[in-house]
Amino acid sequence: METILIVEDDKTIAESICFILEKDSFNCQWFDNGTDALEFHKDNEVDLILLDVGLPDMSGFDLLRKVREKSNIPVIIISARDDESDQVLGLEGLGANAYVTKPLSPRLVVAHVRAQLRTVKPEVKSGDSKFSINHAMQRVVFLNQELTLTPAEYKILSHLVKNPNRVHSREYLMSIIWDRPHGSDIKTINTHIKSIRKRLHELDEENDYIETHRGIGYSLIE
Amino acid sequence: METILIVEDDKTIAESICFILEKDSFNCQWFDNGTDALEFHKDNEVDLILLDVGLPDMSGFDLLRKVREKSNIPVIIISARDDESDQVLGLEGLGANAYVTKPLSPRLVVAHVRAQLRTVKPEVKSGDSKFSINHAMQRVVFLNQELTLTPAEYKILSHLVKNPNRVHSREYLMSIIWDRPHGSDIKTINTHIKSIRKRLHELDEENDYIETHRGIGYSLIE
DNA sequence: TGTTTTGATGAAGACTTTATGAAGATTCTT
DNA sequence: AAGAATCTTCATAAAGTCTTCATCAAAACA
Repeated sequence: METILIVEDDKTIAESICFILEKDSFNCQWFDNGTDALEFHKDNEVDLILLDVGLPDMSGFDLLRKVREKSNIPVIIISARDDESDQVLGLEGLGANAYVTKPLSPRLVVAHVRAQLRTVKPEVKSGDSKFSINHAMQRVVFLNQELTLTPAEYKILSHLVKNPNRVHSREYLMSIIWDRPHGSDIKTINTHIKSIRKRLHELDEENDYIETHRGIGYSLIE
Repeated sequence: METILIVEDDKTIAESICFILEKDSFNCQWFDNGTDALEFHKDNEVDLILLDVGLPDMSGFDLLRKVREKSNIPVIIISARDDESDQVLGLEGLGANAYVTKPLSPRLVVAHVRAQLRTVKPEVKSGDSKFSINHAMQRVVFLNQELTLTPAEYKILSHLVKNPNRVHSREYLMSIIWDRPHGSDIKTINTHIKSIRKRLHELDEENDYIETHRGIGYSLIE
């Protein structure tokens, strides 16, 4: 499920956008200031940012600049001003992906969100990966064999398979296992990864498909 | 070079957009009707379409629908009408990627073009540097190879890559490695730079991409 | 030219992070 | 409630990384 980060200090606007996004089964995280939003972005996997440029604590453009130091995810700017030079600055100078002006309709915003995500994530290609997912059976298929996995293992591995070749932090992998916050030791992930590796090695001794990224987390390589 | 297909029956608008696009070294193909544009799209590699919805021979939405049967390239809709339901139809229903309304400034259109191409083709980095950053894998790419770096090395080198051709003091580079103040010897940086250089030399013996600035720090030269 | 300062280098050891195996705690099933 | 499966924690081992240090080389300076 995609996570949308919405940074908007007008509660009414934020709530109506979140409402539609969540109905469309997006995961929506709302912050009313840039500092908290940046903090969240640092530690979590975010797929798209909706950004109001008029924030209490920092300019939306500053926030965008900070985000761009770390990632290339789509950013849609929400602005009260229909000012052309602002738009050009946001789009070209700082690397925003779209620009909508207030007053805005939530439906239109969601349409922009979908439009952006469509271009960025056309993947999940049924390429020649050694992995695939049997959703119906809640199983991961590896080398044409269905793996017997525990629930936690399935959640982790299926997420890695859906998003291969990128690092997933332990924090994020933890959040996948639990629905709600859970004060467990982050090292739990190490143990789950260990048992996933063990199962994979039963079918392929040679290779290690899960790579450790010291200080960050793990990735699955194809 | 990217090819932009512009479908627009107003010659003045089309010409001014093409003028700026070509100055930005895009290849610009203009058609004043949908039929010819579709024909061209069928036989040529097009990277992006700028589409006016008010065409003489067919609705822009019909054209978009036909294009979408074959390809997922970014399409930016140009419309005289600032009608929300049109926008939602274009973005969500038919898979356009952005929507600009007339009167439009060519600069803004070009900004949208760049914004779209950036997400689709993130390789089109500014300039043809030998370095780039793979955010998803937290790796620096050098001469098309992914470097294996320790966390400290990644932090330093990725910062140098993001800010090339300028000197970074050791103090500053230290602050990048640690989250919180840490009373280490400033010469630690020398050792990290040494190992980064070593890794770069494994792929390119000839050149030294990191320059020492006596008494100050280091810089990466492109 | 000789002296001083600064950086490069290689290696050692301190330190940090991860892997591993096993035990305890929790949850689910029957 | 007992048993089985699973999840989490823990202690320790192993691996990897960071920092320091001693020494050498290069540049700046007088």
